[in-house]
Amino acid sequence: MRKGMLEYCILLLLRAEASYANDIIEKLKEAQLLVVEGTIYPLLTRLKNEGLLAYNWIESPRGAPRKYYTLTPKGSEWLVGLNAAWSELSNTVARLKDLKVTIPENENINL
Amino acid sequence: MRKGMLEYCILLLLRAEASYANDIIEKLKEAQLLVVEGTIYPLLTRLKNEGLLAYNWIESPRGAPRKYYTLTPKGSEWLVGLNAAWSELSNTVARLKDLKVTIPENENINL
DNA sequence: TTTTAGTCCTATGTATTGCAAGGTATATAA
DNA sequence: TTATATACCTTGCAATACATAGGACTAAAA
Repeated sequence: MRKGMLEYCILLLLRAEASYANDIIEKLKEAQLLVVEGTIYPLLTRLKNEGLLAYNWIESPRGAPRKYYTLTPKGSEWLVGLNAAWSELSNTVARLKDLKVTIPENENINL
Repeated sequence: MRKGMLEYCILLLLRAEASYANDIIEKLKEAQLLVVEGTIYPLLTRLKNEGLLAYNWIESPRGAPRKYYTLTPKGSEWLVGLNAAWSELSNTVARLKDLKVTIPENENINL
């Protein structure tokens, strides 16, 4: 079910604060979404190639420097669209959850 | 983004009312979710084979009889799990949307 | 100088999802 | 009897998303 949500969640994250890969993994973990390196690096690269993200090299207190990703203007626009899609999906589910049960579930079932 | 949501939406639908394929397509359309035959028949068959759905043959006012699908007890249990997963996902997104913007988005971007 | 920790990356594989296209069967209407 | 409308189904494709596994580079610590 979470399929396809990762991109949205990452853009939401980056809207709030520039972050590098391990950062993002940690923050998503806090938000109850488990991701691993092998998932996130290709995704960040893809989003950068599509022009939705850009990055700054920033020194690490230890080891290799970090790529801090931020939203580009195009990324911000794209996020607006994703927000709309998410709202629509939420509404769809809400509507379906609110349907009244009209017929008992256990009559005349043929397996 | 809607990927993987279809199963959930169909189970929600069937919880409320037994339905056959074209019925389901129509109701999902009303709920703003477009689906076509080639998508739904394999899915219904899969869910039946997994024991989540069962069906009754019911005469059609015209043409071939219809398979009215209903949730099995196992399907109802499964739906409980999906509801939980959906709640968690909603919470995750809500949390990420509520993050405060802490750093401007347009400084020092290297493409 | 070697080890360790942190950071980046790619290639490949797996699984799934949803769709397009084509096919079969039933029943009524012309 | 043929045509039409309704209903079911299967096969195979395309996309994609995520994970696994491996590798390489940098800098500080031992």
